[in-house]
Amino acid sequence: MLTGIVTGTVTGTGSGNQQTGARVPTTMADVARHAGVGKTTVSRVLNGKGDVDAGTAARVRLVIAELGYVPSSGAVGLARGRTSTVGVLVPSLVWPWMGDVLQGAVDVLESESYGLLLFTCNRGEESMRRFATQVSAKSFDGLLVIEPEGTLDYIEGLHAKGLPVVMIDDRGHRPEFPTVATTNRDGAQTAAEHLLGLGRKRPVVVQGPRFGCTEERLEGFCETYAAAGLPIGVDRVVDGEFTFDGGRLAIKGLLEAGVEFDAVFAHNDLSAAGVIQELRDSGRRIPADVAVVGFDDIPLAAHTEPTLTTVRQPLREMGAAAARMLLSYFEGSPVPEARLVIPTTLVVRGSTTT
Amino acid sequence: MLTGIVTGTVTGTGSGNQQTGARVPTTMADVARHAGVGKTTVSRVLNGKGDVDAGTAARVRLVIAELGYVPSSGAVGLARGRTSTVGVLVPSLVWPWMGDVLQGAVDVLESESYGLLLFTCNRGEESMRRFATQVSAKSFDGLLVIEPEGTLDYIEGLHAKGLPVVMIDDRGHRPEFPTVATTNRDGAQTAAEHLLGLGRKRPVVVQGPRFGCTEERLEGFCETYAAAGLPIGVDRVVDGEFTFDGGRLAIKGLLEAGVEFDAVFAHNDLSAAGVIQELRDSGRRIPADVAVVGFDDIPLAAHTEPTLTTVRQPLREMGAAAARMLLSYFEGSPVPEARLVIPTTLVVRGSTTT
DNA sequence: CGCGTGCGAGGTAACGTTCCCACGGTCACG
DNA sequence: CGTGACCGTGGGAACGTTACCTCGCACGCG
Repeated sequence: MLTGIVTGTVTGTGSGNQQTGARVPTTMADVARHAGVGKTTVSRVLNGKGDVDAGTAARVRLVIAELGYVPSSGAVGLARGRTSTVGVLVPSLVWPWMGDVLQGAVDVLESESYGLLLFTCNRGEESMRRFATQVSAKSFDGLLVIEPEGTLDYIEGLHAKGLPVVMIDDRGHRPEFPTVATTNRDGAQTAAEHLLGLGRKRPVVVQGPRFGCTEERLEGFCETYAAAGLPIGVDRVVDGEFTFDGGRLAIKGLLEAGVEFDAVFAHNDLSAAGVIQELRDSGRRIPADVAVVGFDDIPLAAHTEPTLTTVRQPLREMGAAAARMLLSYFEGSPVPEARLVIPTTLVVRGSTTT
Repeated sequence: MLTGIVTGTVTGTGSGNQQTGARVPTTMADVARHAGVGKTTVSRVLNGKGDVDAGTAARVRLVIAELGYVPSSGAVGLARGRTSTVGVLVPSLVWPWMGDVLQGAVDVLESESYGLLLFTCNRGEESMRRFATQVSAKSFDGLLVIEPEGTLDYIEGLHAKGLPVVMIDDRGHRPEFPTVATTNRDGAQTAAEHLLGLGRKRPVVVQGPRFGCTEERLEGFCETYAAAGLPIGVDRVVDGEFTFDGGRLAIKGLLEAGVEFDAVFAHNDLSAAGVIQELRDSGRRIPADVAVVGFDDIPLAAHTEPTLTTVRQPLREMGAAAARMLLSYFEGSPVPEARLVIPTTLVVRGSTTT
């Protein structure tokens, strides 16, 4: 009882705490000594493996509690060969929907006692190099990747080398490793059906950058209209760059070109908000003259004027599902489904109905 | 050269890679053997400590490069006693401004080769218990805390026990450990001066929950008006709960109570957006009849109708500054400033001027 | 010529776990 | 009564680093 114990329980009920400034953490050896057993037994009690006498186990547990002992994660990781930590690689944290995905993932990971090591690759080469170092340093057991802009090749290499990887929202179908995606095509189809049901026969599409998901959204939307006998000409598909101003300029261009339309399907909410803004500035009434549907359902969608009908992406669920896939991956299960698709839902608001 | 090397450089130029499925990582011993030196020398080359012959060092570096060797972070952490990782504890990731703060922190941490371990405490007791375990497990060297709702006492305990802690945006001044904050009082004062300059003499305030920052904003605003000979009565301060609907209801209540006003200062942008919505629904023109000023400058602020004049919080800078403080803390510098304040700036938009 | 000094470098003990193996003891069975 | 199985347990070797101590050697100085 001479060493000052500093690690305590959350409520601070541990009795072994000393007020010494220096941190002298309790080790397994301390526990073993106090309990009068070998460290192997302590380890067994902690991990529930092997047969330990009930009485001995109880005594050890008591000592652990009163010393406030917690195994050093570093040492455990070293000895066990895995870290109980997963890496998450994101392009940027400031995107409006990133927090949701992350929250979904962190919910699952924390409930399974996994840590979450966060990496960004927004500074290109430089940040990827740092990241590469970390992965080689084996500081995490698996990787969650969210929309890796141009780093997919490298990630694929990692996966080929044996690192468990799960990707969220791949922009260009890569079946090489497990993926969680959403129903881009079906979501767009739902949007089209909604607009068709409202009698809108002359839609335009404000699309995003030509990645996989945008392609799917475009196809789903156009095919549905085509199936209804209303094919959409290429002149009615314009680029909104996924930004507010992009959406705005896209509509401005259409108006100036004299294109007539009674509905707009924007590939994300931000550009949809720009669309709404430009339409209103030009004197169009929404939804009376033009109905607008977005994609994503970011918080902004509920606060535009009028509020935005949009295809909701189950972001948080996607993050959670990806985390679960990764964890089950660890347990040796050979990837139940290579591609998990979580359905979108249409959220109807004021931009299409009154 | 018998062991299959799997860890490679980012560009995959390493020559030692084998396609074996099993991961047999390169260790320092491998490097030492290939270079014909002891592992101590390899360690010295890696860390640049001690005197190593230039030729030997070059040879070792060459072997490291061609083997694609990267030290195991776990082992380094164990041996060195620190993990080169900082923990970040946030209440929730879905708050609109959380991503910005996090991005600021991650920018600094990654550039200093620190990892970032993310924790949330949104499930109260349960998540705090998990978090407590992690901190006791010494899985990180220091902690960044963002607005700990009710967990401040516990955090304070950790700090008292020697864990370096830096807090961001404390809601109730606690000078016990370093803090990064923003100029809530000055920001509110700027807002007041702006409105006074526009000739608005009868403002109301839609405040947030009664935390430190809200108090400051209220004081800064009211004092400025009082100093101009226009004291604000308590009946002109209502609660907006920091939410869209809260702001909306707050204004609704004022209108129904017959309170007359020509300006609104909302304590965050979300409630300001609700204020705008309700004012427009009630037929008021903004800013002609009522000018509105928010606080935060979240992305939404640029897209309300009209766009929202607001007090911009330097979120990303705050995250970055907090990370820098924590790192300098590690280097032994005894906390240069216990409280770093980063100034807000007023962003003037359409809700106050045309 | 002898001895101290300093540089370069290696051996080895930590760091705090887990895991394999071995070792006493008790019990059932032949 | 002897022997194998089995249960509970402990010792020690990993795991891959860092850090302390030591040691050989060449050199300069007295």
